[in-house]
Amino acid sequence: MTLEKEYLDITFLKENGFMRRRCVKCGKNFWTADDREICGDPPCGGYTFINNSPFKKSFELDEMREFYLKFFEERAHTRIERYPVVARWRDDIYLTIASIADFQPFVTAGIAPPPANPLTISQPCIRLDDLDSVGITGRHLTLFEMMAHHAFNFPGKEIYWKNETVAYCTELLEKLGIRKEEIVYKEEPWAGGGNAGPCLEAIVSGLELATLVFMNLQLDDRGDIEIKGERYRKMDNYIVDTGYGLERFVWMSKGSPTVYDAIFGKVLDKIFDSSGLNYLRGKDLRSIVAETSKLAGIGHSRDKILSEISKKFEISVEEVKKLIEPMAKIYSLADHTRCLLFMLGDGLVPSNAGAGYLARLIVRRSFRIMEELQLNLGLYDLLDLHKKILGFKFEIPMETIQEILELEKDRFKTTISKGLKMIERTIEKKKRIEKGDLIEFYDSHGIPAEIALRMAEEKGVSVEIPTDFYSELAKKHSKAVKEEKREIKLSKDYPKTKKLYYDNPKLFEFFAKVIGFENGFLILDRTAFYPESGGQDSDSGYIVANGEKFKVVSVIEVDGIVLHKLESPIALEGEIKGYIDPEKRLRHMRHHSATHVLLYTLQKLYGKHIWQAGAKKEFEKARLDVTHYRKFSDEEVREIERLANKEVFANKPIKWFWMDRIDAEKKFGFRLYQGGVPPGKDIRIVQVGDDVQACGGTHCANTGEIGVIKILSVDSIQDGVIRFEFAVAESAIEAIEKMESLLKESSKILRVEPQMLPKTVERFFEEWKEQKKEIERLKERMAEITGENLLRNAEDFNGLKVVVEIVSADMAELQKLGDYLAKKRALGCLMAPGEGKVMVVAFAFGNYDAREIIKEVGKYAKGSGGGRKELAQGAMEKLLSRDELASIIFSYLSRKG
RNA sequence: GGGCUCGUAGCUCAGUGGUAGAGCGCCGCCUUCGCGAGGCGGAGGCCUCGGGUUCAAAUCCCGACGAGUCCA
Repeated sequence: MTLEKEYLDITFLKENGFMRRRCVKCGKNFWTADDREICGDPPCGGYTFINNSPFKKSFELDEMREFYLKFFEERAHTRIERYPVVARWRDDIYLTIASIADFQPFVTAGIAPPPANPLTISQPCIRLDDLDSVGITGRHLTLFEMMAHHAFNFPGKEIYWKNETVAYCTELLEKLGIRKEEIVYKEEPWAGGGNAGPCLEAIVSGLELATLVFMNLQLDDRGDIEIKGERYRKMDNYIVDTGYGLERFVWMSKGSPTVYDAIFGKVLDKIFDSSGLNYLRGKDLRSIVAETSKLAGIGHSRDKILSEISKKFEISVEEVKKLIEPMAKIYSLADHTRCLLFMLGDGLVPSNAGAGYLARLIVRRSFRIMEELQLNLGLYDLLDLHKKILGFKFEIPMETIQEILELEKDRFKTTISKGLKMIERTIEKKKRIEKGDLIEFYDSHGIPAEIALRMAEEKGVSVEIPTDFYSELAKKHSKAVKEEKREIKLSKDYPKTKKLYYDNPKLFEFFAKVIGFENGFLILDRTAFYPESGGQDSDSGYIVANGEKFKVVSVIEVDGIVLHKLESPIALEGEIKGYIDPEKRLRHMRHHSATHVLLYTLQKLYGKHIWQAGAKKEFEKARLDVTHYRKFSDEEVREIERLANKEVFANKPIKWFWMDRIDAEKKFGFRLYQGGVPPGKDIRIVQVGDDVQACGGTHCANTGEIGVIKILSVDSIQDGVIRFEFAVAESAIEAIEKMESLLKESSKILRVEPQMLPKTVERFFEEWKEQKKEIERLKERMAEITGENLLRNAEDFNGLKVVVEIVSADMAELQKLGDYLAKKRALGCLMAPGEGKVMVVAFAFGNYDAREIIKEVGKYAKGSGGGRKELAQGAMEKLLSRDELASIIFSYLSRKG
């Protein structure tokens, strides 16, 4: 089955003179009220709006946004505030990529109700997929606002569907001055994020202004509809998912050469002013840029665009490049800085891994462009300017953003200067740079090929970036295959387990009924056993059935059903009584509440960019990973510890309650989801003092029960993520005792008071180093003395001094001895019995080779060795006598001649 | 989350199995009225840590810790 007929019941189109046509160029279906034969969507048509806007008037961003939202408000939609560009409520994407992403997965799946229905929103979205096209094509942006209206329809309760959606779109465009004959609705099946459905693209003057998606399918292997190679089936609910490109509307309303000229006016002014490139804003160049946008809009390659421009304006390709490339850089910078403002403003912390890397990527690209343009202003200045123009509010204060950018700049500088040195060394060593070097410079050391190139040229080494550079790079990264998580599948449907610990976390005994037994897991109708979740370890304890005791070793949860793993799996039946290990549970509870306190303290001290990046609560200690842009000093850690404990000593109440998801989000914001997003319409809220989070864990009744928080260690686990390990109450005492005994043990060994340890250890270390050197000197001296003696007893072989002896010495002494004898132009071999083996050193001079001598001795004494010509060392199994050794060497010498 | 690179003197780094090195910096002497430069000499190393292979490991293998970087 296909989606073909899904478009036929849109009666609005037919009633308003739209007819379905098949594009003679691309063969796709589209609807038009005109008599055109081609769809007009690139590559079937080009932009016709540049310097020729079909709009009645021109709009700025805020005017257009307001116009749109008001239009839908007047048509019974509720206006919703934008969501952050960092998609904290999603675990499958880092950034908000579309307005519908705000409502996935729970609203679209029908689990949670939408915040309003129908609704309208202008959602800033970030897409980095086409990063390389930004600035060049005239239309690509890393951040754009997706204006949208959404309607969530459920069986028996329809808000509106296809007809109304197309009618709204048509009316909106007409209100802006666009005649309906100018609108093309192109059919294009849409799929993404596990959903799919028919879709109409609204195209005006060759530019796609809006996408109207009718989401009514979901991924299903057994589904009967195939789209882009995947199978889907119909959903019960169906959703109107529209996306109107705010920036494109403004662009078209102005008819400017590029979208950047339309929306970044003042920022571009500033960049031009400080780059000395103002001449690029002349009339001639503007028409060249406009032509570039048009050509890029049709989908031409970069080379093709350059040659076309060169032909049309009668200037060389080189000349075209010289004009267009700096323009592209300026446009990109204007775009990147706006994207950064949203990323950092919404609390993303730059990092070398994870979501933060996306911020660093944009930061570094921006720095590079600024360097290439030789701008005399800071990155922060541009972000600040964007902020003033936009008038948006951000969670993170500009001072923090400025600090982050300063740190990033330092880091970038270090990376580049280290890289340059490395390139210099490579050139010095190899006198050239190969493809493999370029790849390693970039992939392992962050030096872009262009910079390596420039550097090499300065050194007089010519290098070319191989054409397959980026594909080679991609190859290196393409092998990772993800392992599927093994999930426990239950054979039957069970009712969700009633969780007794939610109401009373100090319930340690309970009665329940056995309702199933699978794979060694016992399933009950209700339980007080806490399953491992939210970073809190599971409970243990035992279950008594028919007077027999069964140990519970671990507890997990699958789809709301709690599974109890028994030590000796036996299928129990009937009524049972459960006993929770109270010690373990209490420790988990205290660690969990303390985690909330610590996180709250950090946010209070440092700001909203501090976000939980992971947590674990165990028996002995707890762990909290948070995002922060620099390391904490020892003093800061002490301050954090002090303040966190203040919260403990204040003995503030801890409360938990259930709340409607949407209401909770409205009241507390997304910072609720520090520990992840729980499913369901209602979510459990835990309030620890002034901290509020969505949390399913067990908690103390008040902060006082935490007792005391002792921070054990603070490490950076990656750039931008700091890990705190801490212990609480009795586990804190244990941790302190442990440290104390380490101190006591150490001071006992050194026989000093613990407070004298640092001084004493330092003294010992210094003395140890001194003595090591002294021993070295003495061994040297001893070798000389022993060597002199041995020389006196040397045998003579045709005028050669031959020294053979069994001595007592270690390897280092033997070597020094051998070295001395070789220098004195003696030849021979020394043996010294050691632990389990016999150490041997051979020495020679002139044309004789010590390595040959030691091999020769090895034949008789069972061993091997090697080294330099003058000195060889090795080990043997057998200790020979002095005479045996001498005869081996003599016979070797006579063979040598 | 995955890949790659790197941990050696205070700093920047050589050293790919056989006696731990260079440049800069530091200290002393010579030279100078003094400084700088230059010359001569010297101090300064748990070669990140823990295992393994080997007669022998800074060097090869495994692991931990730390730093950097790219990709998703």
